[in-house]
Amino acid sequence: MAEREADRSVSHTVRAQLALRDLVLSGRLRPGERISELQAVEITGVSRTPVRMALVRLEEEGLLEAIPSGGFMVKAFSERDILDSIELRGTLEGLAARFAAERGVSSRDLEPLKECLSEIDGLVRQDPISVEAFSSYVALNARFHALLTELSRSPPLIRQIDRASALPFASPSGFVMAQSALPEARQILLIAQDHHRVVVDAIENREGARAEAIMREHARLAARNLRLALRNRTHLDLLPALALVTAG
Amino acid sequence: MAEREADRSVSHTVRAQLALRDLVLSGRLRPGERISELQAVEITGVSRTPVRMALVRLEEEGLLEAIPSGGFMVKAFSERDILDSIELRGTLEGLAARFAAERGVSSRDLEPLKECLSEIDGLVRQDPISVEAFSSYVALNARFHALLTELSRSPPLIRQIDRASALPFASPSGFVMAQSALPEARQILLIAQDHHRVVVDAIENREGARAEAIMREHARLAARNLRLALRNRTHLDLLPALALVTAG
DNA sequence: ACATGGTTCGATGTATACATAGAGTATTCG
DNA sequence: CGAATACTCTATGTATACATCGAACCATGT
Repeated sequence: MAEREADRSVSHTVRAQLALRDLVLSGRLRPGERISELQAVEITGVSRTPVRMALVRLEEEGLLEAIPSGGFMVKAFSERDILDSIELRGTLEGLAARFAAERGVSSRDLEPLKECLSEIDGLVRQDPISVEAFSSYVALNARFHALLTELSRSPPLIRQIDRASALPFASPSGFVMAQSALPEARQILLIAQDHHRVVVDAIENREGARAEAIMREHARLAARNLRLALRNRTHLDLLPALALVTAG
Repeated sequence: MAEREADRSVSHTVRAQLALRDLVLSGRLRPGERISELQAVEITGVSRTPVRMALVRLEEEGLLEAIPSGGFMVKAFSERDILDSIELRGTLEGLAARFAAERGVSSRDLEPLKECLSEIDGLVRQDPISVEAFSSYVALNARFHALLTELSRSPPLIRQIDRASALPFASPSGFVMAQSALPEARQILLIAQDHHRVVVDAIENREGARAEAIMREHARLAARNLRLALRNRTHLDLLPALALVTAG
């Protein structure tokens, strides 16, 4: 009921987009599998027009691939694709950090960043870290990265970072939950948090090169997490989207 | 007539997209101006459905901006936006060059790059450089950059570079024609060609950091060209798209 | 004169009917 | 028995009719 009410507030297009994205990311569709409009109509309950819009938007998001003869299929990713997407995201965030450092930010702008840092500190203090704390970390980490990106004050760059982070693999918090089951979990989070602290310090002192370098390295933590998760396949259920990863 | 024939081979959606893009880039629409679907229908001659698709695609291209209440308007760019877009493109091409260098490329892969270099050499040898030569340079330069991007062998990165270069401002050859009227023109082209040569050399010798740095610096030539073009507004007619640039 | 309300117009969002192209299958001929 | 061709069926591409939301403008009341 409440769901129907909430649904009515957003357009059919958005509803279809969310439903189809969840469907793809749940791994219930195999990579390369065609997703027909009629099929999508049945799933989402809206007509072909908004379904079509949703499919186009999911293609630009990178989750679907256009079939030359028409229509869309679920995109397949190699491990290398994902590692490259992470390096790409790190490079863009590095550029954002450098812009912030070079252009200077007011202490007022840095305040929410530092608040984020403190809150994360509170989470990683516990040992071992609870599953709830991991969830909170994911949210706070996403917030930190979003705030950092904003500091660049560059709409074109912010736009590109958003697009690069749209794929759940490439997003800053993509593999945090997957690592929650690993023994090294807390260690990795402590290192990540140190990166956060260093980049704020670098921006504050207008050290552009340092800010850029640390964000690049920071993204490589996600790459390490990915490799750990793929080697240690016991907790893959935490990341159903990895079903889209093929041998490649 | 021949145009009608050619038009029939592509979908109405693509036709509308091309027509509307030209319209926006010609500067006949002011930044911030709403572009209604019915208006677009009259211009393109196709019905609302493909027009709608074309508008969505032009939004992702970055030429249009969605209006919260629905519909699209022509996007406005500040000079800073364009400079940032160029820096962004340079950063991504730098990453592609580094990937190519680190991962290694066969001499067979480098062959078309070197051929491109030779052809450009032939063009910049003349002094002064003819307008036709500038046109040829634009084509060859685009080809060189495309080949270089491909060398990264990273589909996610190639995809992002294509998207970042979609805006004519940010594209590698965006300001070449604008500089054709400047006295420094030949000098700039010689420097650009030296960059091309250096990046190929760096990739060949697997010098990742050098390849990355030179591509970043290479993009800054475009930034210099932009500043020259904006200061020296006499030949702005060569780049009608600059009408989209607002004071900002 | 200004603010507030209502009404009207026009815009986009949505659904659906129709055209068409392509893929798959069955049938026929060599 | 295999291959080629024709046919059918289903998919997307397109056009259009209808619903709905928002904005602008006018009128009215304070």
